[in-house]
Amino acid sequence: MLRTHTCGELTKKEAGETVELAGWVHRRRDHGGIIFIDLRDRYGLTQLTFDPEARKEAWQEADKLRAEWVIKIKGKVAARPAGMVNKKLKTGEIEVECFELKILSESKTPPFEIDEEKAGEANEHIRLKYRFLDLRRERLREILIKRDQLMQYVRDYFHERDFIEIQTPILANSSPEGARDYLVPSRIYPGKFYALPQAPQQFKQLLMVAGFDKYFQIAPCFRDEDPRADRHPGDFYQIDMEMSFVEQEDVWQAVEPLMIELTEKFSKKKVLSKPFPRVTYMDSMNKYGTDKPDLRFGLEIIPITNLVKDCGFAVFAEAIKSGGVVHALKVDNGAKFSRKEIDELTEIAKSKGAKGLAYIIISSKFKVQSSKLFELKSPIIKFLGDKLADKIVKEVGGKPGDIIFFGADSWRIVCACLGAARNECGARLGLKDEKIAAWCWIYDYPMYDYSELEEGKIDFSHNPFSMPQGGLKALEEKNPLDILAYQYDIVCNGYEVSSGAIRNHEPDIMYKAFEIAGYAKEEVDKKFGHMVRAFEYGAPPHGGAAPGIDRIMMILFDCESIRDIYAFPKDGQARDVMMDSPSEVSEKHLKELNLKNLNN
RNA sequence: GGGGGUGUAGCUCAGCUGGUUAGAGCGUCUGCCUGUCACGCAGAAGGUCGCGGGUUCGAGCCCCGUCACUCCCGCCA
Repeated sequence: MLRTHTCGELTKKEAGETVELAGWVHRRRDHGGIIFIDLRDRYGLTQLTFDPEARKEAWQEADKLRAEWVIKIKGKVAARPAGMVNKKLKTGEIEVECFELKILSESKTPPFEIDEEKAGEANEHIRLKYRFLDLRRERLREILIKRDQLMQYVRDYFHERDFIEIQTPILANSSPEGARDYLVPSRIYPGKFYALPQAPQQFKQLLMVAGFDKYFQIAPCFRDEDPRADRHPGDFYQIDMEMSFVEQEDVWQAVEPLMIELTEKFSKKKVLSKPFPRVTYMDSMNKYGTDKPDLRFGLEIIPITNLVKDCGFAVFAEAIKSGGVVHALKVDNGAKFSRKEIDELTEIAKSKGAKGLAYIIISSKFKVQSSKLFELKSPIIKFLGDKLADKIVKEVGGKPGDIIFFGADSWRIVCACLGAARNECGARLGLKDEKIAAWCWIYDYPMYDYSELEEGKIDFSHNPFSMPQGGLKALEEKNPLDILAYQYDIVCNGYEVSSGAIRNHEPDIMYKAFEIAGYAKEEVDKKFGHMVRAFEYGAPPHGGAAPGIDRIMMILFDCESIRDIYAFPKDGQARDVMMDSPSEVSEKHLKELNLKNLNN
């Protein structure tokens, strides 16, 4: 061993001992005589001193040191003189008086400073290119250490409850989850491809059929979609779990305590409500405009379609006449938004498909002479009329100082644009309390929805393997759009953390469910034959969930980017700028894989 | 696939209405300094203003093109 201790462990107790340390030169403070070196390793910082009078040779060597050089020293632990204890350091009550110094490795001047504040400022591209340097930072190092602890906690949690972790294949088949697959060409079977699994969904269900009634896995998932701040491109990890002989409630009881414990053990956030609030999909869409609501704040959306259906404002009337709705978003204390802010909110609504964002400001000053309670300011009052405007204010519970936004369009667009506006208002009004984790369940998802690609076509709204509520009977008798699925999500602070479902384990119901979505029996057999076949041999009722462990950590550790919680993340364009991947491969390689013609 | 923003020293950024030799902080290097801990002090080096073209007496600044970086939407649980 090149060291007797780490840089994070020496205290007054070791004073007088001779120790050996090794690590990186974090900082050098040369006083002409005495030289101070902050030596850094994974465990912390220890101050070294080199005294020219005590040890000339070591001091001369120390004079050469520069940032990020790797050294090994031998010295004596000394309690720091009174008044010179550094309370910011774990090892701040001691220093090591060095009498030997060996330079193990020199370093070029780093492209950015390995310093919490300064490295954080540097351009992310250059930090990703030198990720091995950025990881020397305390913050990123701590995240990786916490990540390890959190994963261990998850494993212990499930093991204590009789779950077993089973690894499923990485080379699998193209799956119906909806995202684009990563394909891997087969060398042995020209023209055929493996796909990297978007989730171990099918494997875990087959494990249920095999009798492993409680399964979990911290599973890599692969989806070829464009990155976002909260979506890592390529690979990400789920706490994939599945149970047999359970109903929806049982899965919830198995997962909810884990989310609470992780929050309380790994963050300083307070779980807003225990047990988690349960919100149906429809309620969530109507009240929050999204199925991943941020419940740290209220600002609920209120439907006013009936109130305004015969009004003189053409935008409202027309929207309703063509089958749409009008919803209102009352924002407490929103009257203080500037014209510019309202314009920005309008732009956000427009990006979600709205044509505009009508509003009424309830001025905080009373109109003394008038019979009316408040003064309303709005470009649309002249169309609505004072009476109706007052009625709307009353309906949504508006008070002086509030602003009311309106969405008038198809239900879907109204939800999307007011949901986005709600979210932005919450942020602007400082309602997103970082100390709170507002977890909730969203459930009763519709089984089907209109396809977004093909007019009038019906498609699965979620994962096709969910059990429809009401079973075969519902599929046969109900309007498909009215059928709900045993499908649920876990949401925290506006992020979707998990989806899950009670699965469809009956072949008859599966064929029927697929038939409604336009799949012929032959097609189902071809794509999901292995699933149907398995279910024909005694399938237990089963269900599960798959919380995204990366998202959870991002929320709990307050990371702005999901990249922060990976050791070696891809960048915003799905590249690894350090390894320069993806990259070209040799002609020979392509030939072997029968992909040669693609290179022409 | 679409939209916005940015590009000036190793890093972060300033640079006014187009006007002489393009600046600051940090870092780097040199010298001084024995108690600092983001040490201090003095000095120095470091620039194809992303690239190409245009307008102009004159372009870091204006125009066109292009490339790169970045965020958002579409897409995606």
